[in-house]
Amino acid sequence: MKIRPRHSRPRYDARARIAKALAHPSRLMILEALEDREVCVCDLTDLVGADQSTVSKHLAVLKQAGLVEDRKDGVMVFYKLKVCCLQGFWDCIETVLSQNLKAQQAVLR
Amino acid sequence: MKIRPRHSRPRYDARARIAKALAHPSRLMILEALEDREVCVCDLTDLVGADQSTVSKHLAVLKQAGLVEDRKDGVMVFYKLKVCCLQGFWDCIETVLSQNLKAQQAVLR
DNA sequence: TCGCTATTTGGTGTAATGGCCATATAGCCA
DNA sequence: TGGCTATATGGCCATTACACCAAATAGCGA
Repeated sequence: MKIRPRHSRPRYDARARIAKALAHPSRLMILEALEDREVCVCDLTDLVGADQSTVSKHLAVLKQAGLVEDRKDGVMVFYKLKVCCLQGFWDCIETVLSQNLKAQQAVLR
Repeated sequence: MKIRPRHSRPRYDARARIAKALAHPSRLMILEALEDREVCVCDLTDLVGADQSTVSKHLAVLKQAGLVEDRKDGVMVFYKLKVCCLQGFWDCIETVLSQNLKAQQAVLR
């Protein structure tokens, strides 16, 4: 049966660009940390435990995707969430993970 | 200020694995098509417009992530969604996109 | 101004991703 | 069985992603 895409190709590309920004453990960790409050790069670097330049690049990815925004304060830069819709994303991911876990346990039995 | 990760490193890795599976335009297109009904590989191949082997590999990625499952029927293989939590994901992505659009329009003005 | 700190940017090596082609596998039917 | 169709897999190549180091940039305080 012939299936038509619901949206245009560029639309899927745009969606994928956002999804890609969400697809790295360090970036997930960062986003979660920004859930409560804005945080400076130095603290995020400690949190992630990677090179500071690496973290800076992850932040650039998140910013480029429109997920976070930054604010300079003197020498320091603070990042905060720009969107408030991430809960749906977390819920989705966690649901999949727990379902996968359940499936795996079923296999073992 | 010292920030503690809320979860373990492997937990973030696991989350990122799921997110990665969602981070490709063809796979997003496929997931959306599977929203309503199960679909065979041949129809998905038409839909995506890539080589059949390419689509097969995308499906393997989705399956590996636990997002879809397959059912053989004779020569054909039908895929369907294994999770029902994707709406939260779509909403999140679309919210970000529309917000980005709004921001862009504000710049032009 | 000088030096110190916070951050970003550029360079480079390496690994992962994704595309297609060719091939393997498997069911179905004559 | 032989041939056709549907799907998966292996190989290869080009591109992208990501890690670290080194260097550039910028604010601040002595």
